[in-house]
Amino acid sequence: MTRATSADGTVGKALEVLDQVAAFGRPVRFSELLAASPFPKATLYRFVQTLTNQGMLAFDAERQTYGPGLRLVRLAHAAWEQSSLAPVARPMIDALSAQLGETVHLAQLDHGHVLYVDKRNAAEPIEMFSQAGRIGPAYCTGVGKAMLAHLGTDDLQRTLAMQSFHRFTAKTLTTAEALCAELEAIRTRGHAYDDEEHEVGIICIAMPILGRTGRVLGALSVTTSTDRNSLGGLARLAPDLRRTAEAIAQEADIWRFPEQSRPTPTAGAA
Amino acid sequence: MTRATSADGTVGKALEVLDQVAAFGRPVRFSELLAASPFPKATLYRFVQTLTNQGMLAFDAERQTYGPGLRLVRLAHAAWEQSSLAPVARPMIDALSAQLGETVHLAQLDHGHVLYVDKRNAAEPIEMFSQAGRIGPAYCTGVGKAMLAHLGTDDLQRTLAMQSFHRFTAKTLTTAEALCAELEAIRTRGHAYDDEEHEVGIICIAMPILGRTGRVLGALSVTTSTDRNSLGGLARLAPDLRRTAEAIAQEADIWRFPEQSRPTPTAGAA
DNA sequence: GGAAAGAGTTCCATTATTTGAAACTCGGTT
DNA sequence: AACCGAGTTTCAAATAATGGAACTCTTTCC
Repeated sequence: MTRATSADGTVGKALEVLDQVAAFGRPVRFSELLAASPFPKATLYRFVQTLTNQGMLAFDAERQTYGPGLRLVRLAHAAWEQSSLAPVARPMIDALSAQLGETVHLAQLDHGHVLYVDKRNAAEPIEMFSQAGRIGPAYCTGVGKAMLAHLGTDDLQRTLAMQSFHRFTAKTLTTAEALCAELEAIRTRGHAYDDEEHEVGIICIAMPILGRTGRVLGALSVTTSTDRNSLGGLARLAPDLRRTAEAIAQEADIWRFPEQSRPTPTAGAA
Repeated sequence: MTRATSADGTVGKALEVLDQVAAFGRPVRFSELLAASPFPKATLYRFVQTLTNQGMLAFDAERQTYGPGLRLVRLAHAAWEQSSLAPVARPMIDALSAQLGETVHLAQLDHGHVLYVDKRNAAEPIEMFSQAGRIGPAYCTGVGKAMLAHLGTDDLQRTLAMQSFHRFTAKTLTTAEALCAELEAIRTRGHAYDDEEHEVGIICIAMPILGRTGRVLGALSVTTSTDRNSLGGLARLAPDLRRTAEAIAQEADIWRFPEQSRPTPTAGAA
């Protein structure tokens, strides 16, 4: 199907290699990569060389291993600032977190997965990339379901096809049918819950962030544990969450049109 | 010269385009990109298509503009965790920041520039990609000079060639000669200062982080303002900084060898 | 209303790049 | 001394990239 695999020629293949290295999650030898790769030895070798050359991979000479390169960090900085909701939403997320004293997540959809782009943890002091850039499943997280619920039919179909439906807990929804019923309920209710579907003892309430035209921009959530709170307790936060989500959406709309088309600049000077 | 430009074939060219988009720092139209690009229209068009397809660029349909894509954030998360000093240095940076109550930076060299990989701001609560991933000049920052001072001759020559030597303040060193003399002093002294060379009123003390073999791993710095402190005052922090830098270097060495080569696994079971 | 300009997109023969099987190197075994 | 595995290089064939030019819209201008 519409797999973005080798449809994109050499560049697509090279990026596939990059993903593989990142997916290992640890320094990886060329031979390990080769074993996991669809490419023949010489081809893979050239890709790895090129990517290392370019700083997209980092080669550890002592250990003879590869890892994702620091050039990615530089590029991601730009991506996070320009293409994510995080800079726009920052003040609202700050305020919400301060007000509620609970952990707040901001997430967007990326290739069928939940991509966390920001986080506020009321208690702990600081977290950095360890949170932003992290990915999670869409079908069993509050933010994921909140976003799926407001996707168009085509997008939804494509995204559902990317879900693994792995059972994390007894409460995980493990079929597209069950999930779709839940999404219907979420649409009606206006917000989503995660009732220990991803991790036992962890619950959350999540609100979609929708653009003017109803397009899904992202979602935000307040997470807590069953020790400290219940779904019923979280439900009371819905109005605050909704207000915050709407404020973010509005701000995002404003940000998207900074450059008004000047009407008829009659005489054009330098 | 050893420019990693089109030596890397199609993949290198595509990544060049990616850099360009990121460098704009704002949503950019195809035609703007074209004007700034060495590639002919059809070629650039194909690159942009491919990269967008791959999630390395994000296309804003409403505004008809491109920006760096969220896939980069996902990849950078892995890069930051696996290939930067940040995870290893985190506890030491936390401790130093708490102890001194001042802003602490952790940086590494990337393609001749200072790449900040972590930061602790004693006062403000949290910063994310907004700091990690940021780049700065090497020739006029404390961390930059600390790292340059311990580079091998070849690496140093190559890195010097990448400096712009732009004059930011009256105190900026604007020639390779002046910088080299300073680097000599830094080697002798063991640490570097930034005496308002990058920004008026901002000073810092920086310590290189060196591996066992003397290789430059990164640098860390304590930054303050001339209002609150002086170079003389910062000098007193040198021992603390050195201790922290050495602790990080040691930890990094340990981390680099988790996988001992098992000697002679005689019988190989599954 | 229609010509003209501009931005974005597609075409396609030419050309340069990628491809990958095989051969080679190098360190360490047996 | 032969062997082995990991990494590296080679080179002719196959494939994908290239870019000038033509095309389609939309917008602007008279």
